[in-house]
Amino acid sequence: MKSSEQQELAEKIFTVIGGIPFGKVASYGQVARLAGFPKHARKVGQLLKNLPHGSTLPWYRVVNSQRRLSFPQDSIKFLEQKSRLQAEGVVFSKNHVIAKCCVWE
DNA sequence: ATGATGACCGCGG
DNA sequence: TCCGCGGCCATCA
Repeated sequence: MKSSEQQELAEKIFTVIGGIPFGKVASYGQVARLAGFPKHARKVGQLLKNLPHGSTLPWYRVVNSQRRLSFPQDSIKFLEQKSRLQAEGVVFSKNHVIAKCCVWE
């Protein structure tokens, strides 16, 4: 894959993430698909990992395909993402699974 | 060049 | 629900 395509891929992925509605979540794979790069779910995670700390991008609205957060339960990142989502009204069950109705369709 | 590593995914068992 | 496995692909040692 050419670096020019990489650049485009990144831009589209950021655009899609920025388009996730308040109170909704989308999976890494879903974001990749909507961006037009269905096989690049892992790239979505990589981009979010390298996101500058002060970014306004709603990174926390991206979860895995199981509707769970991709962080160990005890970690700071896990707690931050969960609280940010809860602040938007996203519902979690006891086992940390997000309610189906909160998924962006 | 080669092998290991991920904020992943889907399909079983 | 909870694993394990194979597929996927950029990044890095």
